[in-house]
This record gives sequence, C-alpha cells and structure tokens, in this order.
Amino acid sequence: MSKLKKDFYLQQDVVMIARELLGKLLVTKFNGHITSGIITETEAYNGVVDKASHAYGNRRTKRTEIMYHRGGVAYVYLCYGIHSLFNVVTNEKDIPHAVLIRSVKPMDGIKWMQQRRDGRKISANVEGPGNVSKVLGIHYSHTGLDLCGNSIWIEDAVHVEEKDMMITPRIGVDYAGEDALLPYRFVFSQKKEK
DNA sequence: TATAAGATTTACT
DNA sequence: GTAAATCTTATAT
Repeated sequence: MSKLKKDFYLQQDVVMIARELLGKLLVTKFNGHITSGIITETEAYNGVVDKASHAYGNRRTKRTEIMYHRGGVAYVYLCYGIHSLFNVVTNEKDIPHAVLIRSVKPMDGIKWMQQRRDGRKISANVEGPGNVSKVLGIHYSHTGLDLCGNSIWIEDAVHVEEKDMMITPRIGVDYAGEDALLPYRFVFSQKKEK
C-alpha cells in the first residue's frame, strides 16, 4: 500500500493521468469511517481548450478557482442541485486540468456506503459520478482538499493491462460540440474481451 | 438582485 | 424511453 505522491498529480498530460488512475484505490476517511474503492472509470478534462470543461476559455471564477491550483487537490462541485461530482486536479498551478471519477468498485467500508445510500444494497461496481461521491461520503464542501492529506487520498493497487482498458468518448457532455467526441474516457473492464 | 442552465440520477409512463 | 427533481453557480439586469 503506497499513497500516491504529489508529483504523480503534477504530470503534464492529464489524459495520461486519467489512464494511470484506473485500478488505483480511492480512499476516504470522514468521521473516522474509512471507505475505499478501486477506480474503474475516469474522464479527463483538458483545461482551457476543452469545451466540456468548466475552465474552457480560461474562465476563472470562484467555483473553478480550485482547478487552477497545482495538482493533487480535490475539485468537488454540485451538479443539478443534487449530485456532488468528484474530480482530481492535476498539472501545475494556473493550468486547470482535472480528472473526473465516474465509477469505483467498493472495497472497504461497504456498510458505511450502504448507510449513505439509505440501506440500499451496494452493487459490485458503483457507477455514475454522483453515486461515487455519495458512497464515499464526498460532499461538495470538500472541494479543495489535499489528496496527500488524511481525508481523501489515492493508493497504488492493481496494475491495469492495456487489454483490460476501454477508451471511449465522454458521457453527458453533448453541449461541448466536437470536443464531446474526444476519447477522454477510460474504463477498466476486467471481463475477457469477447 | 434575478434568472437560466447544468460533467446526473431516479422514477414513471 | 421520457421526464421530473432540485439548488448552486454564472451571467445578465
């Protein structure tokens, strides 16, 4: 078990980081409850040149400010008034790159996850960025947390072979025009390819 | 100050 | 498959 160091998040290529994050263990610790899961799906948001990104066109507001922080912090924001979406901020200061975590495979603390989902059962693979944040207990007020701190962090876990990786366009960003077609989504599927 | 829209999820027809 | 829920943030008066 080794917590990822700061320099992992400072790499220049956000798409590469999104790929590297597959198979890593995302761990949260709130109120003494540890929950964790293997990251099985990510999406890269390529800063100012990406129409799907909140930071497109170098838009710098109170909300996106944290994306301009140097890599290694959390960017969590509220979508549709209901869902907290969790992102990992990457690259150097003033470069608003981020990776959205879209799904995880629950590992530790499943009973806490159940509690957070009103007792409903937790599937073997939690899909959807809103659900990921929910089961891990991540709230939009957690934005800006240091991923090298002791509330949210990421550890090395399994190594993902390239044959277990699917690369597809991103989801739910139709409004981004041609940028919605970019192959910035990475899925870790352990199934044997048919 | 007021209004519009969103990196979604869930329930229902 | 379609639509409603729901509230913060950004942008316009």
